[in-house]
Amino acid sequence: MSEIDAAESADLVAAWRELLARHAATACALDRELGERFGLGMSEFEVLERLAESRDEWAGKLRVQELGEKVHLSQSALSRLIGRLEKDGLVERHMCTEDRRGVFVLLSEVGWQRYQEARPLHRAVLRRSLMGRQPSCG
Amino acid sequence: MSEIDAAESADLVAAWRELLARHAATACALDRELGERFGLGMSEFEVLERLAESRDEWAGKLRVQELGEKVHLSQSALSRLIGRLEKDGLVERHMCTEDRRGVFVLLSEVGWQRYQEARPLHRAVLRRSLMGRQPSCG
DNA sequence: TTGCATTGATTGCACATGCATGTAGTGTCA
DNA sequence: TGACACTACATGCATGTGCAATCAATGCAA
Repeated sequence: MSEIDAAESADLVAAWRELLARHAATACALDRELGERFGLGMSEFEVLERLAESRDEWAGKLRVQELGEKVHLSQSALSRLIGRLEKDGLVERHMCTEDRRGVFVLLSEVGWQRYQEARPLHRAVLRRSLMGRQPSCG
Repeated sequence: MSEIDAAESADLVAAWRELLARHAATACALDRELGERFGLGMSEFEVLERLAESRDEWAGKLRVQELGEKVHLSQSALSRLIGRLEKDGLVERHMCTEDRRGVFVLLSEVGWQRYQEARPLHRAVLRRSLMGRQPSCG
């Protein structure tokens, strides 16, 4: 391994550790704070947000598959996450009549309100955690 | 919410999604590839690497607490991870005689070799995943 | 010395995740 | 029409995780 490769490796590792630290700190803070105050995990919020963003164009309705492309979860994890949101009344599942294998996930009114309540905290955590130097967690 | 705040929020969210995507892609690739070829998860490798880095100064021996400061895992997760590494013969646990609450984790010869074997793949994954645009995963 | 708060690490438990599989629906080709 | 490959989503299962409780050791103060 040449010195140049070694230096490049060291840079890569440093960048990766930086990314890991920011991710851990932010994800942990989001999970804790959104969980405490709104009963939402980081990924639950993410799904609500994607649905909320589709509100104008698609009436807050997305197929599970479309959500899967946006959120970094396995298909099974996403399915169960939607189940939890559904149980809490934040979203509804609807059959997709064009393709009856598909399932629409629809943001409920309660879900929309919960999202709007939680959003300022979410942004505050991002601001605090992504801008400043990382606090530790977990 | 003023327009400036809205723009700042949008930037934050964009940065956070970018970070999430890079993290997911890289972590997933590391887990899969290190797992397939060396039976190591991402965090297992990280712990081996921290121990390996302490080899010159501390003979590859760190206290659990010191590891905990470097790796983004809860105390319990780290304890069990060390348990797995120990079961596989990659590290050894030793009582810390100065403070008998503490535990030293010592990189074994097998662990050192495994680390050296796995490192090139680890670096290759980082290079591929951190430099290029993110592939999707999970 | 005794008593008590604190620290370091492990363990019980609940839960979220991913992989593999199952099930139902779609599309294609003969 | 029937067989077959493929897609969308859900579920069984094993595993890794964090929180809270636990246990042992330390340090400090009375």
